[in-house]
Amino acid sequence: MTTTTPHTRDRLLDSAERLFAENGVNATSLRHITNDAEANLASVNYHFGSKEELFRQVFARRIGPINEERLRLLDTCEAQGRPSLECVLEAFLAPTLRLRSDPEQGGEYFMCLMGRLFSEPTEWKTMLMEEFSEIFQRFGTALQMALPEHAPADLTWHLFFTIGAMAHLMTAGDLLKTFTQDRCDPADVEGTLRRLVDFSAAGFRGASRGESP
Amino acid sequence: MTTTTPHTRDRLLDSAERLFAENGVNATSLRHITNDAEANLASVNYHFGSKEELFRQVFARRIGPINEERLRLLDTCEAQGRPSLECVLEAFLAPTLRLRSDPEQGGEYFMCLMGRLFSEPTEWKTMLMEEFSEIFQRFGTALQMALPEHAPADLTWHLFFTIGAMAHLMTAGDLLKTFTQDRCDPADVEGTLRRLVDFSAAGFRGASRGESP
DNA sequence: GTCTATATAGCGATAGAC
DNA sequence: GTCTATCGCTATATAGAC
Repeated sequence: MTTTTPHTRDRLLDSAERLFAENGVNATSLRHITNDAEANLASVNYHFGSKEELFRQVFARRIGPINEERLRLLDTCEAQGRPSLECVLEAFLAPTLRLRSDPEQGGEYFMCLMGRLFSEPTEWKTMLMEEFSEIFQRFGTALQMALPEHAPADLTWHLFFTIGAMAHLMTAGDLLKTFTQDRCDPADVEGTLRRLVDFSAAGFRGASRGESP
Repeated sequence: MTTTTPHTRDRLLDSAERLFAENGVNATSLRHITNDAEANLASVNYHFGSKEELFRQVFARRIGPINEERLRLLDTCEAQGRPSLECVLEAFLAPTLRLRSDPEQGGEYFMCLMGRLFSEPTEWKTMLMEEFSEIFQRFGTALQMALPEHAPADLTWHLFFTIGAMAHLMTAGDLLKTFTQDRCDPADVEGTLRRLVDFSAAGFRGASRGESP
């Protein structure tokens, strides 16, 4: 299969992904997108029907493969008996943090966009949660296997804190780099991943209250 | 001093704060705000000159007292020699998390609004950072006193992760409650605070690499 | 200080020619 | 599938009466 110039539909998705990430969904007009994609204003409605449907498809084409990768990595953790906490956390965190160095999958643009959905007030947050529910189910079980004596509620709280740290890296990592004058740089993806896995694992292990749910 | 009906200017600030938090800054029009405040559309421009200046003042009237409270609590930690890690973390986290039960200071509306600024793409993020730079300076020093053998870069990374978890609580705490069918409820402010302090403290202590910066 | 009315611009969406 | 032209609406901001 030879590579040709992407069709209008794909150029629209790429431009929308980048502009939504850089400026926000509401702040990005269809005119910005079609100008950037060198397409006609009417092409968005022809290909997607509405701005909302365009956004849904920007999101949908990336999130599936990311969550499949999460489950694949989790399967690897569980292949040899009880999974280690670090392995489970890495399986959860790596597929999104590694987006930063994977332009083929939307790179930092999609990463930033996804991170911001957690704090959006609108219906977009619901979209994210629908895609996440199976993931939470599976990782909740895996965490319980890795830390069998911890209370389920503790695991939920700690996973929530971990997701917060992950989302902050996804949306505000550039701020950390600027603020520390490059001494802390999230562009070192594997180093950042290990730091977050180690921090969270210590938090999970050290902060449990051991109470029943 | 007796309490009277708030003046238009204050009603505008209150309505803007709530609507900005609930629906986002860009998505909230001056018409929404003036309708909610039972004021005239032109009153925003009379009192503030522009929507941007209105937002700046919504933010400015709350952030000062919050950061003063942070420094006051930090002074208490440091009053008797080397501060404990937990005390420093609580001094940083408590003033924002406690907003949830303090309607006098904007309550969950302002809390949610502030949390979202971390992931906003625009100039608003810069505003937040300007207010934060003294805070980071002071808490960075305090953390180094609490954990003298830890590398400064480690402390920076770990504070960044902690801020991410805090921001996630501020913006998506309702999601945790819904998703767990009320088993985890951020409305229990002091319980939530202790959980986050314990989790972060364990992360700080357990995840340090002990390298030089 | 508060009102009505409006200026000016940008928005999403669509009709209809090609 | 892609284009031009435009509809109908909403936005921020302002002018000027009261």
